[in-house]
Amino acid sequence: MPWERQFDVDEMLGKAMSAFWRRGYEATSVQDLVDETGVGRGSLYATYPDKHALFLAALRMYDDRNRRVRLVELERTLPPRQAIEALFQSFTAKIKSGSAAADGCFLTNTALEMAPRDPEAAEIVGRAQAEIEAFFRRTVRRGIRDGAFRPDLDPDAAASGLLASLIGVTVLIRSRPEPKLLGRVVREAVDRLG
Amino acid sequence: MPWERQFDVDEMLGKAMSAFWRRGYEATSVQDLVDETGVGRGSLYATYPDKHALFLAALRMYDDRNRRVRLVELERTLPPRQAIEALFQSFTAKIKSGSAAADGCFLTNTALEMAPRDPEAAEIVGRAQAEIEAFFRRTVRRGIRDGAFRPDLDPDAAASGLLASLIGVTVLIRSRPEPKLLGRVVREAVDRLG
DNA sequence: GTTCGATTTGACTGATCGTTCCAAATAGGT
DNA sequence: ACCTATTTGGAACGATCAGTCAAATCGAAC
Repeated sequence: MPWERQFDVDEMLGKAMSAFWRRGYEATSVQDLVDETGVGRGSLYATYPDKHALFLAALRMYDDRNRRVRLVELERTLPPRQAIEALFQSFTAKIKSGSAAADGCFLTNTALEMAPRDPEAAEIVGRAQAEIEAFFRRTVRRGIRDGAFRPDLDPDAAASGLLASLIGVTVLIRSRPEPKLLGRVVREAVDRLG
Repeated sequence: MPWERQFDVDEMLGKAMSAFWRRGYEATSVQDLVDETGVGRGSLYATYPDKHALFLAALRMYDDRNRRVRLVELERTLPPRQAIEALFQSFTAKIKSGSAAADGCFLTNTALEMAPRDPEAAEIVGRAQAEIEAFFRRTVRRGIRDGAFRPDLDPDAAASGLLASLIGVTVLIRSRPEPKLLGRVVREAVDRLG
């Protein structure tokens, strides 16, 4: 076997992920991907059969490297209230007043652009949302158990509500990146846990 | 003036609105618009200078015909709790179990796809979101005043929180159109008002 | 009934799309 | 140093993109 692959697949995929994350699927051309990854057309198509497969791989990478790892880490290291608050703040923290719109959440972006017409993307997004909801449910239960949250809280309802609020934050980040608004939303979401 | 315009501009714009609403800006080609509006290419370009201007006109039509009149009507005819609940349900009501993903909210869809790179779209979306927030704020105040809501509610925080929840609902509708989930989110949002 | 002129139509443009293909470049095994 | 399997980047493909335009169309005016 002479000559191994010259580029790191994960590194290339990470750059493709950033491109799709920022601009979405339709607005990102293969030429954009070539320019931004530094990997030639032929090599891209030798690694993934087409643009759509590359997109799904990038989405899976985001889901695995950002969403899943983040949830595991928060749940493992922080008490309930701080874990939930930190998840929200992981999106809002880097927004400065007057800064340009951030990229928000690749999964939320994909939920709107692709999910209705792409079953594979919808599956990844739907499962990720369900796992975030489950994270909220477990964490709310834990908070009730150790007295941090109101004892009359319904964990299922609270978890669904927090999921919707979190998604709302990831949309607002893109359309109205105002620290005061985002801070108010985060505080309200956490405060209603008691 | 010989020969008046053969098509109704509002009717054409309404069909264009549906197309952009369902598929977004990038995924809707001018050919799609010709096919779905029944209006020829030349006539489209005789009415609007380009695809982008047509998109903005469709977005403004949605904002004026759906969002604005809905808010006015709800605020005028319903008591606070019912007004807020009805706004949420105006999105979730038509979702049946197992039905295909709905179109959600054209403004939310645009917030993610266009706002970060289109100042004109961002302006329309941002103002609409601010007016929804103001509707929530006024309605929460009204509910506190006549005893329907908890008196210790902070109207600003509650309004921002409800906006985020509503946006979350319009995203979930597209990615996980499950009546039980959506119903839980709506109930949780309204219940936290007291 | 003929003329007038705004509107409609659909063929056409150059650019760009995703994808294919291939000749040149490369480096490990011999 | 020479193979040779593999990668590489860019040329080239047909399709489709947004946008243009001249010829056809039809109601109104005379």
